[in-house]
Amino acid sequence: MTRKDNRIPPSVVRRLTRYLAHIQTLRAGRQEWVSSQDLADSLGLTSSTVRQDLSHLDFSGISKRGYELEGLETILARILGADTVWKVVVIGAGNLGRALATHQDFARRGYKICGIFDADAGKVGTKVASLTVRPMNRLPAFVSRRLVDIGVIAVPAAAAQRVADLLILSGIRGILNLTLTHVVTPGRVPIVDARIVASLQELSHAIRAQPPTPENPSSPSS
Amino acid sequence: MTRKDNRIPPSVVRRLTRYLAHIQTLRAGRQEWVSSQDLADSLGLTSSTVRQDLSHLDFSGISKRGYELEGLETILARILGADTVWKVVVIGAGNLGRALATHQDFARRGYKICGIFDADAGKVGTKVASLTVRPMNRLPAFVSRRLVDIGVIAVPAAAAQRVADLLILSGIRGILNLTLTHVVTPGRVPIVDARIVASLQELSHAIRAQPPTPENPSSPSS
DNA sequence: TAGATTGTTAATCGATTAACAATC
DNA sequence: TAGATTGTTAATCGATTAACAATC
Repeated sequence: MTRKDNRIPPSVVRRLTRYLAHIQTLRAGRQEWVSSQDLADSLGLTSSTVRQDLSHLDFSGISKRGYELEGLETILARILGADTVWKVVVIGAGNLGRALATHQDFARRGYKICGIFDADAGKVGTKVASLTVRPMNRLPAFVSRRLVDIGVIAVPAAAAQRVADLLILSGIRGILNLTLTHVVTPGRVPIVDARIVASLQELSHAIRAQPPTPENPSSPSS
Repeated sequence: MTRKDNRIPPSVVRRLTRYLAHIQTLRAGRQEWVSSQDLADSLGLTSSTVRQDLSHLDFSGISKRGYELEGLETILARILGADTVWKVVVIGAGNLGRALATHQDFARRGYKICGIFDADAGKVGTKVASLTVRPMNRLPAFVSRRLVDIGVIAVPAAAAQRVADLLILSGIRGILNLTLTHVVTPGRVPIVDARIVASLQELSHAIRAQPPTPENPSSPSS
């Protein structure tokens, strides 16, 4: 019996993305079934957590065999939106914005970058892969006419909130914020932060918190 | 009285990065003090959480005035390693790797990219900003001789574990993993995942989970 | 069949919030 | 002084883990 309960806790959703990635790797190796224990071992979790997580899905495992990978991938893909193509615009044609617009991984995973915008007149008109950088004042019409789903904010931190407001006004459905600033949105427009600098700071903290060893002095060599 | 307890829970560390970023913004605007309530409002938290978090620091606020920003920034910077320069190598000279190596934000925040490596002979020798792409077989000596602190993995997912193993063998102190694969490290080498595709999937899920409205159909237009 | 593995309930653990005395 | 705001304790909430009957 499976809970069809629609609301999945964020902590679980975050792990579902990891299950999906791992299952795709397993399937690429022609594996057809996996147990909660194997999944847990591969991802550094407990089998209890895995079974608890998967019980949120409308999908059952089978005693003694585990979970059938093809079915599990299908349902995870559906839940995480990996079963359709999402239209994405990138705001900011700096290094990060250009990298995202070019990075193959996104297109391959169903995130189709269909426009890139920048406030800098010097950048407008330049090419990024097959896209031409558009001016900011074209953003609202572009988003609403093409029914763009997701906006990625890759501008300097100081401009992040302004860009978010404009995206929301244009009818965007969700925002990925790559700046390290906190951005406020009305509840109906979800926002996820992917703050790489913050990740580096977490890492720096973890390095410092390591019990220092003779060959591992506790501050960076600079 | 402040707990000088050395171990700060990861959930708190993650918020500390946000406090630091916000405090830097406030200070840039010449503000000198902030209350837990104001901080909470700006970051979408409760004042209780803020006070609880800051109690892990060796730093006290003052009744009726709040927290003195200069002192708070200093101590947060120390805890998050933002008070020194960290030496970073980027593995993978694809779009993402090149963007990171070029992105000004990292250098500005104390993460100095001092080398970029790639397994592809066609990329070796090409320039990325002021750096020359080096071959993988030079990685171990480079890391150990220059006492590089952090390795950033920006290679295809299939190669991620192999690169991590090599970095660890070379004596790296921490790893930032940008692939969506899970990478295993021995406990002494901390690893942080900054999985951008996973963030997009979280976002896609959140968009779908939105209560659908007439003008907001529940699947992406494709 | 016997043994492995699920799904689920109950127990534990950790994180967040509420409340309030202390204090500037 | 009176009022605002801290630091901390206790209460609540949520997430993880343990345990085990059901079952293939």
